[in-house]
Amino acid sequence: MINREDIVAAALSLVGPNRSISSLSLREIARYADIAPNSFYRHFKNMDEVAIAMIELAGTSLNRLLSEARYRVTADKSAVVTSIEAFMEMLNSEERLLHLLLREGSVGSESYRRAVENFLIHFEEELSLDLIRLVSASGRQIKYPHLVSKAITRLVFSQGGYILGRPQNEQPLIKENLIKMVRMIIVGGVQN
Amino acid sequence: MINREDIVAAALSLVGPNRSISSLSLREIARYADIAPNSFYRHFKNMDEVAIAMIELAGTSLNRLLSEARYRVTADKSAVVTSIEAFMEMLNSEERLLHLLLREGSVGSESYRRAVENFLIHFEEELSLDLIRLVSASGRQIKYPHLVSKAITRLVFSQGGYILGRPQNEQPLIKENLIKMVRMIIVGGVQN
DNA sequence: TGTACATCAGTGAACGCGCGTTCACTGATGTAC
DNA sequence: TGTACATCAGTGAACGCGCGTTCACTGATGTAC
Repeated sequence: MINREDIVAAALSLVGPNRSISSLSLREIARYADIAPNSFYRHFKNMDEVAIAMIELAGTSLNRLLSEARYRVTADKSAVVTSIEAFMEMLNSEERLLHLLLREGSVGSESYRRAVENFLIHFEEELSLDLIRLVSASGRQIKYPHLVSKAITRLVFSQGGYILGRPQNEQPLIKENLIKMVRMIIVGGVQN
Repeated sequence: MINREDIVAAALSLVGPNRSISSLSLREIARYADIAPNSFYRHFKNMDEVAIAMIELAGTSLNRLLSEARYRVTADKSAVVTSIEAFMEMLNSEERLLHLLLREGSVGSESYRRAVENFLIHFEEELSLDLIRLVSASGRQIKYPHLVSKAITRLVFSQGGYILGRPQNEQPLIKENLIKMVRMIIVGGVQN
């Protein structure tokens, strides 16, 4: 007996750096989930519902991973470096989930795009709080925390989308540059 | 008598904020270009070739528009504001072309993605030169111009992808925020 | 100037295929009395 | 404890459709001699 999650899992197994959500067919997912094509309708109204369920699963998983990563930030290494390292690790281990959020967030149906946007906004809010804490700990102020956070988020996610599916040996350079860019944004956003 | 450009133009008419390149079919394009489906093969090997031709057309057009916009930058208004205003105008008038570069640049075939990436890199190089000029005119220095340029480009293009297809009344706020974010990056990138 | 040939953009007809969706049906599990 | 009924996840078979691609053919234009 199969449930919604199994179908979402099957769909997730089919996407990847070279396979986009929009190219998945209902029959293909059914085949992979080992059910008859028409059984699909017992669980979802259409493909769009699956796509949204996939995004929600990806969002939840990543939020969990990110909040774990947050605990790693300690005094002996900069918060920026630690966070970006955690992000790069995730890129390699959770390729499929990240693919959905980083690459396909701007194509597809209205409701699909909204689901991705919601995740990003939630992420930005968390980051914004982190930034306020981080900066005020050093006795300074941050004028538009939500904009600093937005700039960082969009930049990092855009670069993340680029990295996915690129050879591993390009990663150190990209990482280094990403760290520099994020620092620029923070420096520029902090009033001295 | 129809040529490659006509087919590309037909394909371009079919894409838009709610219609992605990957969902176009050969027959659909042929229908729109008013040729028989098999005539398509007289001009292109497959759909991927059309997609790449579309990107190249979009890239060329936008480069032209951008270099025109560059002339508008004068002393009576900040270069950042002028450029972003030009970009927002383009978003509204060249929706289809921008859709290709802003939204679909990270999905699709390897070669398609490379074509988009090439455009972005070219854009970043131009912007980098502008930045050096702009900053050195005020007697300061910019440490990593190509990184400042990359951060700005990716951020602006990511926001551009979001704006496409959003109602016009949201644009003023997004524009304002975008200007603030770009300034942060520049401030952060410039050594005092 | 005429003739023969090559090239090229186009065509209609046909192919096999995978697709989303509908139909009527099954058999297991839960629920009411 | 039994009986009747409802619900639910599943099925095989069939549908019509649009798709990419191939075939053999046409007729116009260019080229060689």
